Amino acid sequence: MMQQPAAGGVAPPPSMAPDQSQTHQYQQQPQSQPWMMMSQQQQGGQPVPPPTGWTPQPVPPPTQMQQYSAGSAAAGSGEIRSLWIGDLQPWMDENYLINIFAQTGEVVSAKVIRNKQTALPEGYGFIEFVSRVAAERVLQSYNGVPMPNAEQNFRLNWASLGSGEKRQEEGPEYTIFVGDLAADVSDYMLQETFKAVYPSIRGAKVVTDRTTGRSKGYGFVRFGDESEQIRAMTEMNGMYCSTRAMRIGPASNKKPVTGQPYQKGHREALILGGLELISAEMIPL
DNA sequence: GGTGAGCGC
Repeated sequence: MMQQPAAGGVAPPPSMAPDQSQTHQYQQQPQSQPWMMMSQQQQGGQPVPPPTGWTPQPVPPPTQMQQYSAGSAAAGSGEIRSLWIGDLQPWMDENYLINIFAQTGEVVSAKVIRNKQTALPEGYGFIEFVSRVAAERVLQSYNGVPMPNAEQNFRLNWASLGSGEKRQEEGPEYTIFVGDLAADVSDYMLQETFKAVYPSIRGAKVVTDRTTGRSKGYGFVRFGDESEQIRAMTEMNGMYCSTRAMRIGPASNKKPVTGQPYQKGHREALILGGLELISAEMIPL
């Protein structure tokens, strides 16, 4: 559309931080490996004021990119080049996102979704890259690692819903619930804990409080193989992840057994003549 | 202690 985030420019610091703002030291994003921890002191158990000192580092000048609109799926090729990003704090704007990924040299645009009436951020956004491979690289390297200036991890995924091609693996998924997680356990850590033993692992997610970014102490691990799910429930129960023994149980399925997420729209067109017995929303896309 | 998840405002 029209957004033109000051590329390489300076993000106007959100000047709403009350008093503790000057104690924040400026920090930059990870240079090489994103999972270098950047601990930041803030936090007394309530909503943290936005850090005033997000310093956009000198980024490579916007080349030819950045004037495209953050469209959905790629125009010509049809390939998905955008990532969905969730768990955004209100102060994490387009500049913040752009500056993080600018170092890849492959980011096209970033967009934070805001409420139409209140103009408040909805907590998620989209980042478009020059190619699907570029997006995939970012997805692999950034997902689940700490975000700059925040005590939470990147939550990234393919921007796929409604765009046809979703990164659907193959077939159903089998999920377990993992409780008693230590506070420092990340998605990545959780996944790595299982990966060595259960090759069919599809992913792991630590549930966080979106307002604080902190772990709620439990999460989920998904497998492609049901037998591995079953095994994991007994074999991994009581095993340590970080500093604490995990407690594992069955997960109530968020998704249908097919592994397909619920869709917004129904597929009326799929109802063939005489088959109205089947409700449209029961048909997996 | 507990069962995520949010897709273009």
